[in-house]
Amino acid sequence: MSLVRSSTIYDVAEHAQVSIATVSRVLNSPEHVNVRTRAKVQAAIKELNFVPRAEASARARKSACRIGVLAPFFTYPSFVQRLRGVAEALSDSQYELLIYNIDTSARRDLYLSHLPITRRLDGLVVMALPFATRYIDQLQAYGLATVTIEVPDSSLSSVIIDDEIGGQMAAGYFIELGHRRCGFIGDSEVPDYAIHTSDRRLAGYRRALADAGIDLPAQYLGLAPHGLDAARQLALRMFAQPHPPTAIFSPSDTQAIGVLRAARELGLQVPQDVAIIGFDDIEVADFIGLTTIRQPLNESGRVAVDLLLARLRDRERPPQIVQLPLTLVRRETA
Amino acid sequence: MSLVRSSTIYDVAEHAQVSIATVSRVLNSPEHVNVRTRAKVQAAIKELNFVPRAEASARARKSACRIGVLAPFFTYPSFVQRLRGVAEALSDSQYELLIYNIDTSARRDLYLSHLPITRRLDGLVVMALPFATRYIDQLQAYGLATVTIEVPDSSLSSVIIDDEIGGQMAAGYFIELGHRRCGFIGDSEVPDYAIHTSDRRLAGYRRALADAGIDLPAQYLGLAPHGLDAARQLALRMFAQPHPPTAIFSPSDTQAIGVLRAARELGLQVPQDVAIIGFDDIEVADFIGLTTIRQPLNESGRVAVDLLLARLRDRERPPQIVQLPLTLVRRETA
DNA sequence: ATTATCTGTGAAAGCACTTCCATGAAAGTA
DNA sequence: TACTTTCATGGAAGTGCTTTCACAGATAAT
Repeated sequence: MSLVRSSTIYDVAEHAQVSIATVSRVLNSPEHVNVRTRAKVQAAIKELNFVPRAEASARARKSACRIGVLAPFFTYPSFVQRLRGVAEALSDSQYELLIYNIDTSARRDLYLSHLPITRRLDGLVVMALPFATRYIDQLQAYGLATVTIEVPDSSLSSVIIDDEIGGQMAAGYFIELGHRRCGFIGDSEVPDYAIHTSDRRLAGYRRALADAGIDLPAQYLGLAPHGLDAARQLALRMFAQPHPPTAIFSPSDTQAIGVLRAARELGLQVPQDVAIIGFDDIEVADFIGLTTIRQPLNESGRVAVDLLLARLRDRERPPQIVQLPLTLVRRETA
Repeated sequence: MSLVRSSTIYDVAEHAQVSIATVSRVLNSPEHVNVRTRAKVQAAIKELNFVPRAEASARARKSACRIGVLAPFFTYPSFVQRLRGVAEALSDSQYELLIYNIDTSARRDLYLSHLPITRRLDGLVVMALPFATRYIDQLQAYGLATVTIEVPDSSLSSVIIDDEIGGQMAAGYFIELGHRRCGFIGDSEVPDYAIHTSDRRLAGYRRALADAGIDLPAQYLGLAPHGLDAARQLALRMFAQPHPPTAIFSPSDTQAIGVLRAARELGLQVPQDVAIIGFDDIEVADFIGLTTIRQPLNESGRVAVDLLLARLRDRERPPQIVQLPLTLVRRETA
């Protein structure tokens, strides 16, 4: 089968006996074209099966019609969920969706330094990646509209949650259930390209416990590299103590599931022997009945896109910080 | 902060006292440029912080430097896993990754009919979406290199698995474990934009059972719309029978998890009272210890990209069908 | 010394649109 | 009738790069 040369605006113009300017107008502002001319042009478009190259349009009107998303998608499952919100919010717009996956800080910096200059994007969503001020300056200097998720900055729009309050909610619920021996299993170190939410969630948790006169002793505090199995190992050791905690909060569902597995392996009844609360409410949490602090992941993506599109429509719009609510989702583990 | 006009190849050329052609050559084929000229140009590039607009390069060399992926990402979790393979395979190439999420057949057809014509892509990966022959013809007519996953077609390269064998493997394992009352809980109807793997997996399952002299009676066969909860409901009813099955195979992990929940709700011991096998081995399966027929999701994405890039390097390359192996992953549910 | 070959470079075409500006025709107003 | 305004349309610039072609100068072969 031979290759077909797709028709251009020139072909349509010739076929309809008008100039390319008129064809362009029929496409972009049909009300400015005489009804009869318009009909003629539309017939030609249909006959030649003409679809304007988005590339060329974008170039001529100096917009790329593209939104990029920068995130460590495959390191933490929650980012895929946010991406879903982004995709939904974008699905009825003209914008295409580009994925820039981050797996090292070098790659993050490469993208951040090149994307604004190469002008391939109209807007950028950066998820949970802390980055140097000079990149923020550069983004602004080159006029690349940017919204961050989880990383507030006064000169950029952001979608955030209050991690400390999340920790407080977990503590509050444990206290309400009558627990006095409350533990925490979280992150010791975070990849250098990601942010440290675990610490903030721990801080809120610890403070709310303290306010209720409950201490969080060192033997109830387990920190390990992020991941299900590391959390499981920590939990196994923590449960082996003479007076193990009766409740454990983890700053991610992944880790909470690790704790849950440890409990099951030791024959502990959940939530009778030990209550477990996670954080995020990723899809799996519902599958396995995990009680968790839900953050609206889907919605964070959607809101980020809304902020971005609003900014794109009005470049003068001031940056805006949107804080999304957390909710305790009670399922079977606490 | 005022907007910065990023420097172009013209600025560099002027700064280095050469023509833009020479700057372009320094960028693309430095060995064809005199050493001293090259040094001069490279100094200018550095000084002006010049980064070529990928857009313009792509246009001039008539390639978009972009790979698109078409899939119902958020309908089935397995597609995100495949996407991961795609992203990994692409991460060291020059290509950018575009996501086209499908949620209706109308959208699928819109993308399929426009993408080849608008020339925004060099290559396309289509995941598990059946589509009309005329779209295949069009893809080829307009020269958009395409690889499909799960949808073999003699004129396109594809990555596939053998669904029937997957069903046979599940049956074989149940037989080996001594089960005689084997059930199946799968899909009654599939979104009109997706393919019907459930039926093929059932066919293989049924045949392997038959070969062992085991019947699959109607009361052991449950079909419902795809989803965890629909599967759970079916399972609840199936377990309520006088002689319920002692083993259930589901053609997706999501459904198997629904079955598992039903079993737990009824106080059935898994795998003692009932054994459960899923299909796919999505991430959750490991979390909850689900025994499943694993298909290499990650790898399917990677192989698809490899096929695509090979095709892009050599347009004459004949289509190729790669079949990926299935493996039984024994965990705790069977 | 003369011709052939090679090397390095610049000029210019091509890409496929949008949009500003100019122009002519038609309609409206004094 | 003469002038102004509105409408419809075409011409042409602008976009930032790659690549082909041609040419000048240097080197090698005869």
